[in-house]
Amino acid sequence: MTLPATTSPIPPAAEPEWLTSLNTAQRAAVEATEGPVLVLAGAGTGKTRTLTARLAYLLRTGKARPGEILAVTFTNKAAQEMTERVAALIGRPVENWWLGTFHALGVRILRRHAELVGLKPGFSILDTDDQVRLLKQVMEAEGIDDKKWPARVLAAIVQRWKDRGLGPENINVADAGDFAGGRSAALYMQYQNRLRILNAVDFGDLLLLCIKLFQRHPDILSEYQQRFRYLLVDEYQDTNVAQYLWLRLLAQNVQGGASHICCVGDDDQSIYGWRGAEVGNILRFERDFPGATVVRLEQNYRSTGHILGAAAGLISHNEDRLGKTLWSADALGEKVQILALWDGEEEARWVGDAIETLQRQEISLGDMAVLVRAGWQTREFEERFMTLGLPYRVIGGPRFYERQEIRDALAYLRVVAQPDDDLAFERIINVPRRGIGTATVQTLHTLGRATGCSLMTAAIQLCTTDELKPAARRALAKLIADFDRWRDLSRDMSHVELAGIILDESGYTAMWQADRSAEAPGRLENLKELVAALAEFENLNGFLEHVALVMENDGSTEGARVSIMTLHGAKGLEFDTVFLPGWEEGVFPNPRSLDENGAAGLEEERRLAYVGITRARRRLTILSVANRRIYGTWQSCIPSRFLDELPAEDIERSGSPGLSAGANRAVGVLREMRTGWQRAQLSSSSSGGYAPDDIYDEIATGDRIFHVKFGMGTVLATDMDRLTIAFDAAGEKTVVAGFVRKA
DNA sequence: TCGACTTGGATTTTT
DNA sequence: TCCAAGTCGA
Repeated sequence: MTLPATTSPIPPAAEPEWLTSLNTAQRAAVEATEGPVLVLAGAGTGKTRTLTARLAYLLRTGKARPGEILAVTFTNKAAQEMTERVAALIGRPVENWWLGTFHALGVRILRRHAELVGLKPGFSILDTDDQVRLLKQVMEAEGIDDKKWPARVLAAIVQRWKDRGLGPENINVADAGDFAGGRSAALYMQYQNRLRILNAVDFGDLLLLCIKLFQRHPDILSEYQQRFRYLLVDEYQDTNVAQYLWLRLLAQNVQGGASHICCVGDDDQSIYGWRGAEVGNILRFERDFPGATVVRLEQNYRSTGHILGAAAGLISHNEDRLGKTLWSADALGEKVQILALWDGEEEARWVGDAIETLQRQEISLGDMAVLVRAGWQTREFEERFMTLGLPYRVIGGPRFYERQEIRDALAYLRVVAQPDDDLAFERIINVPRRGIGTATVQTLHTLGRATGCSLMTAAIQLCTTDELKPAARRALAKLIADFDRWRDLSRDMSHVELAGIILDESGYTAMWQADRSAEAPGRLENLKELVAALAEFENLNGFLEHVALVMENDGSTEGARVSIMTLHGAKGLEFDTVFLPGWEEGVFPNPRSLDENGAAGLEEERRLAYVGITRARRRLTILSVANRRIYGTWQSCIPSRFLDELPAEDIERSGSPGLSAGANRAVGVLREMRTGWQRAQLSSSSSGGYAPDDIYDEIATGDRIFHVKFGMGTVLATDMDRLTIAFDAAGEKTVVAGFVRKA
């Protein structure tokens, strides 16, 4: 049906730089446009570059018009990056193509055919928080004790079912598990009914309902199959069953064969099994799509030889692999430094000092990262870096649109846009406090459930009767009148202006202005930012949909900072210098992962370690400690088994054998352990000062100093490591010298 | 209805 | 240890 791709349709002389600069494998991946293609792209092998070149190639050669390409990514960030890079390659923005996340594309399809799956066109999209609250209500109605059976657990169960493409009617007894005495499937059914009434969907539905739509309406499916002649899927190793089914349906050629689908991924970087991803999808690709072309990208452009060797040695311990051999034309570089320290505090101190040393070499903080297994591990580093005055940022904290004040403000906007949005209405019905308590809300619920109407409708009715106490009724009537007024205003006022008015008149802004807590000013800032973000959209509905789908991180990044984040969060990123702390049994591999998934769990943890190692371009330090405080109790730790799996020729171990005997402590040991690249840098450093123990000596009476908590001050007296200081703002205090820096 | 206190639980996270 | 959610008294 299409021309065989024998030669490049672009005359060799006219080939653009983005094509000629590719290596052989990359170029093969770009030019294999016909039939199913699997691109196995190892870490640092130029995957994004190849992928964008492939898209540009399809457009440039005229094989596909923008509207005939379906390109799927996992994150909005990836989608955005790809859009921008393709535009840069072909020299103009690409319009009207289908590039986005599974969910964004799912919505786009569902909006066109909403009625066919029982929705009204303006359906809203619930996030996790709304989901849990809705499930809680369902459970309450069914009389299930939510202390014994938490709603969030049920939310996770339902999510998993949806990941596997299972609707409530597909859950059999064996799948149901023992949640709420085996009633989970019934609850799932109830939940879906409630969603239907609310004209809402959750994230899982975006795919599940698409699949249903395709299965029930072959005519619609075939319309999309014909439209999308070229499919491209990024991070294929992370797809779950629902996503797989969705893709399979779309990738079925009208003639019965597979269309031109290209999946890109790396089985060695599959780290999302716990959230439903099926490595099996990528391992099975050649069976799913017979006659598939497989291209391996194995030349690594990122890391030096020893780092690559360490990564390769480690991952070779996994059994379930398609197998790739990464190689690099680059020099061997520094060996990977393996370091054993006394405890977590020392670990943080060591990393902080090492970073300062590098900083003195004029290496940018933006090129350094600390990657940890779990969120709680970031704290020690944050505290230490704060003490040192080292600029850092923690990636993966609470995201902008998940913050309380933002969700509250959004709830107001949602009720204006959709008065029947019960979850939003309930969220702000008494925020700020206006005397509408749980008793009143209970009454609204009862009426709503009895008459099948929304909370807002129930509220309007109850205001005309005597069921509520006069105070509550008055407050409720005022709120309803407010919303009516705002809705009227929304017709001729800009949504940006309206948002300002709502936040003012509702008393929401005032609530935070009156709040004396430390976070309050930040929250007010965030609210301003929200209103500003609103301006970038045509109307309120456009904005609300964006928010539901794009829970993007607040990307303010002034100045270079050290990044602290989880290994999961680091996927796809790279840094010159990487620190991997906490490589101990009991921390990494994560014991729970082993408990729950056994050998498969261990392999996934190992892949996570692999991801961590391959983030580093030039310098990598892996640390373990002998003692760590976990949930408040001290535990003796032994080094992670992964350390033993690193090839000896690629690593350099330092650390004191005396550690386990508990003989040496802190500073003395620290000095011994300065090795490798660090020592090299120390000797070449003119400022030379790597000596954590020095900081105590330098401060004398009369010095001007800075303290993290109390700010600027003058030293009045010193007594060993205790200083008495007259702070400019906080008055006279005695503090520990470790928290003080010379101004 | 609201604030102070207790209690239990605690990976990884995107959409 | 630390945080969020739930209980209790005013």
